[in-house]
Amino acid sequence: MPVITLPDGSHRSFANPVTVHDVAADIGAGLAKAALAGRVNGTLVDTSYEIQEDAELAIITERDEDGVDVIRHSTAHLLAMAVKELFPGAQVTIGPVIDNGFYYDFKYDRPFTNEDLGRIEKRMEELAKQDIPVSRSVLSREEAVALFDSMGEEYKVKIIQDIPGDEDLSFYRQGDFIDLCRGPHVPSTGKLKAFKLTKVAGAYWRGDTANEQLQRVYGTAWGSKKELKAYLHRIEEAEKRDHRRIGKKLNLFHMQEEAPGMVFWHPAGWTIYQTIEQYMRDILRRHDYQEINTPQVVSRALWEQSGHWDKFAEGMFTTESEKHDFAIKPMNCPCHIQVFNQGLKSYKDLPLRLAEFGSCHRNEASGALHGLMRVRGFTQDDAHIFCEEGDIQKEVSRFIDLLHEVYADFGFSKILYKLSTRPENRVGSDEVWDKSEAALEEALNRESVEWELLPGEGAFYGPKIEFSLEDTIGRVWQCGTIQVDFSMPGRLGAQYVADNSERRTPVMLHRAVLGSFERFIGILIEEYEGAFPTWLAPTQVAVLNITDNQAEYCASLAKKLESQGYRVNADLRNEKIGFKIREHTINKVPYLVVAGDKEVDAGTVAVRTRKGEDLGTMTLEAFESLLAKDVERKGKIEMEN
RNA sequence: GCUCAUGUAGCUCAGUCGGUAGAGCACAUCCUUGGUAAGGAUGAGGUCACCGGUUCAAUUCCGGUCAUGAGCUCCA
Repeated sequence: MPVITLPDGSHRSFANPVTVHDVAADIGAGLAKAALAGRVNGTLVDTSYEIQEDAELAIITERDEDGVDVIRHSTAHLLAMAVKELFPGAQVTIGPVIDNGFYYDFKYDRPFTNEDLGRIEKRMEELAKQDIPVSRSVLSREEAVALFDSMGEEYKVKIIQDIPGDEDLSFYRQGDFIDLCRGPHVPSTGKLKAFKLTKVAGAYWRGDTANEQLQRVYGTAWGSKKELKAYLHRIEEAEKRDHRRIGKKLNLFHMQEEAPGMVFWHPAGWTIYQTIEQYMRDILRRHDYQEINTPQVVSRALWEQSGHWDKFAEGMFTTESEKHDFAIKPMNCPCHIQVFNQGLKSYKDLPLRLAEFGSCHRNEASGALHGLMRVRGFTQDDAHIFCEEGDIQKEVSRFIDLLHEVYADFGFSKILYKLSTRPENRVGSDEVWDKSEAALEEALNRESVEWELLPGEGAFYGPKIEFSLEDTIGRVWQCGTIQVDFSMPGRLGAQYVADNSERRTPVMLHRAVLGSFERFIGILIEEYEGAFPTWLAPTQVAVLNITDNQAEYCASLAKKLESQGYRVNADLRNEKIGFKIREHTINKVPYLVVAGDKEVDAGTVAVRTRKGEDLGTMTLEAFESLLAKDVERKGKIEMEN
């Protein structure tokens, strides 16, 4: 006599055990039709799951996040079914749900083409329309191995052999297709109405490059056609923001094959870069850092001492001079310790905060390179804080404050925090780890922010916090980090004299706010879609004359603004005003200042923004004060008064 | 680094089933002096990524290299 408690707190009693579907039908025919799965006492189950005893039950539909995941998972099965029909030689492997969709890896003797993709998708649509029932069954391990052996599915056999012995092996069958799967799945293929295959790519069996390559088919699936359409639209929007496209269009930078993974900054892009660097310099000064600069090419001996030569030799660019090996620095910390080591330090010198806009090079795998986001030559806004153990929490708190200030100035209001703690392989005593993990946690809690714990994800030399930004279209970028390091200062002989005149090894905190300038600017280009806030815009004001008559007036306006420190382009070309407006608007110049005979006579300017707003006619002084306010605001999100 | 795809004018892209190529925009010159998102005419511009092979002939077919893109792997 199960009593079912629904999410709204209401109860329903049944005389006999009931399935999730029965309960849904008892509530209403519409719900029965919409039911994709159920959550019984917190566990997701199929609609065919039979409830024997009193239980809490939620009916899962396409409106639940879990429901969409079930749809995605079932769509992956539908994909596998279609592939097995069209390409009987293909073997199935795994087909998990991912963000916004799913994929399925197949073993096949050739890569799938885009034409294949179209055929597969068409077949999937047909199979969905047939509304084939999906049924679950449980098999013993021996039966399962025998079944997949007989089907020639070697990978499934391997998967089964890896599942711990005490678990049930559940199988889902739809038509002739059967797959090993934990489930749950939709009750029939007709529930799958909004999906699209997006791409094919290679992937390795179990993600290991040593293993054979599989054919991975990616797809997206949603609860409704409308959501699918919205998703495809979002993808298009993201493509429009692509920093490589915009960088080319706005003439910010370029890359070329003679220097793969390295950036050629053009005047406009370098203006942005320099504005950010000078801004960061000012922030560092106000937060008691000292800027230094260290060599790019450093002897192998130092990298051996630091341990990098052993671990990352492949990733370093090396060079040779007079039979000595050198490496172009992949990071700044060993050099910063060299600066620390010059002259005997006292505890009174700590915390010592050494910052560098450090140019680093790493020989990233060619396939990993991606515009500004993943490069081989980059500059970090790097700093190392040398302090005593007891200072960690305070220094981390100070750093988080600095980081908040910077991110707010760029207009990022949503920040995600992750604390990574001790991994299995590590240096340092548990006592020291306890203390520093607690210090990081305390620092996060003092900020009253929500943070995520990643146990075991810390570096071998210490725990860390990672800071990620969420951009306007919901993508997350990890930028900032602060990492405790118990290892390197000792390895490289850093010491200070403590208050009891004992020599001690300082703790070092590695930290960065932006990460690399290259990547951060890439993120900004996409965030602003090329329309940089005025303080960063390469050209802040375009001054346009209507006819040659106003050329002199416009040139003098431009000169006045330039003398105030603004970046101005006087466009005195013999073109129609509409043409010039269009061009500067497309180039995302924040302010267009137009002067015709009327403005010359009145000594005023007509101001228009790149958004097409007409700010009217005003004196140059009025425009300057408007401009000053806008620059002052930086990228902060405008507050409505 | 691996798999697949791509590489044609400054940019975006057509095209050549093997006979050395075309558009739009941009650029140059001239005309036009026009009040808020494209005025007109004329012109210049390409070793078809690079290196080999097949062929009477290769930008086109084949092989290799490099770069780019997607994904995988990696990310101190």
